[in-house]
Amino acid sequence: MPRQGLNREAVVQAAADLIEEKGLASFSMGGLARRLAVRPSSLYNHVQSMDGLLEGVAALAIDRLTQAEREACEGKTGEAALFALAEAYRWYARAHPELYRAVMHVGRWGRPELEARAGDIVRPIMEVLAGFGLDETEQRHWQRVLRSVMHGFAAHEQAGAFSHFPEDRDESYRLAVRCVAGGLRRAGRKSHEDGRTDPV
Amino acid sequence: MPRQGLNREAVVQAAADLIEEKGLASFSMGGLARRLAVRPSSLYNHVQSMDGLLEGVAALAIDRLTQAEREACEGKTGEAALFALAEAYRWYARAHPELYRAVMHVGRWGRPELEARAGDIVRPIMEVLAGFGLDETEQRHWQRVLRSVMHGFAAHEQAGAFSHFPEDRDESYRLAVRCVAGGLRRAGRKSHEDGRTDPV
DNA sequence: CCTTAAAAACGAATGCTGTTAGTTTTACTG
DNA sequence: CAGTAAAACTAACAGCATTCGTTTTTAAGG
Repeated sequence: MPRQGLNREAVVQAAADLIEEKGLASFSMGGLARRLAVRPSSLYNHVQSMDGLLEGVAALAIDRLTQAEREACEGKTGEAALFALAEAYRWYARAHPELYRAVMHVGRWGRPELEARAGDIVRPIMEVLAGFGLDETEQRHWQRVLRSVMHGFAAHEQAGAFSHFPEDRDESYRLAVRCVAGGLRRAGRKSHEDGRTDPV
Repeated sequence: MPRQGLNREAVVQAAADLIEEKGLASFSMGGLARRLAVRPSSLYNHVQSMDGLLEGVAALAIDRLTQAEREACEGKTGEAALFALAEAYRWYARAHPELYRAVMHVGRWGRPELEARAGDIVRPIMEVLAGFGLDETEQRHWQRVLRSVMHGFAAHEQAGAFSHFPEDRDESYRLAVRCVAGGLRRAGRKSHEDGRTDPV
């Protein structure tokens, strides 16, 4: 029984690969152990439990998703940045459906590791929204709106729930993002007017 | 072993109750059998498999959700109907989180029973959107937008993903629905103008 | 180079899980 | 009352996550 040179990072990485290949639903410690040429019990030297492992996978997926978002927005501002962010989000969810599924699958209530990543999820979005001239509170509300639209669309699309009608889904998504962009533009104008202390 | 008078409907109903109580994640055939005072294998006289059972639970949950939507919209049109629908949707997702979870959990690809319910989900939404003066294609796109917003918000809220900031979630939701309402209003106006064959 | 101790793999076992097959009991129909 | 179909049963299987105690391997210190 030669050592496999495993550590937590390698196990999480292998789990992510396996999930991406075979799907989150059929993931098991036994299957992962088989792939790593190790007995299932050996995995517990590197990981506290299956839930803990999936937590790590979710964190990894969040990292990649947010990086894709940041790269897409690089050098852009305003609506261009908004559309780039939204496109990157949907692209990731479609390119890595099972990994994206893992992100939303693990509840965030009281999991320290994921609680920390919450900031990573929010940050690129808040940076994009910063270009619309809203105050902090409004930005936080709109951040929720945008995340709702992006995840809601991705989830429905993945579940096959948008196949009832033949209309092009790309166009539906653009329409949704345009809708948010319009709302943001108007909110920004309004916020700017209200901010004037001495209107002409 | 006296007969329990079980049938598919009773089993599905009991499964829904159990899921609502203990959560979808911890649901099991053994647990359901225990509640029904029956051996696990006996359930297979009424249900093809656990997946088939969960499919039935999802169908049941869809029925209740759409009924809540219809009741909320009764007698309303336009934006009033839109807000009522959106409120009813979120209310149901919060009042029956585990049942709502079951709806989105089962993939819809090639499941006849749920494919049939897809129409039930879409219908009340399309009726509400009918009041905005869009053509059929636009209505189908906006239906996807609205469903994305509603589910995306419900899913994030349920996962605890909107707790990062203290801002009131009710207000975020109203903002999101207002955003869709504004988009719909403008799309309706535009559609009406385009429809004129002889503009003044 | 040898010793020591920690880390990592292991085998075995526990109590779950969904599901199938074959058998027995129940309830209805002629 | 006899026969039949449905519904319950028992037993079994393979797989699951996880824990315990043991054995092996590696790395560090003297």
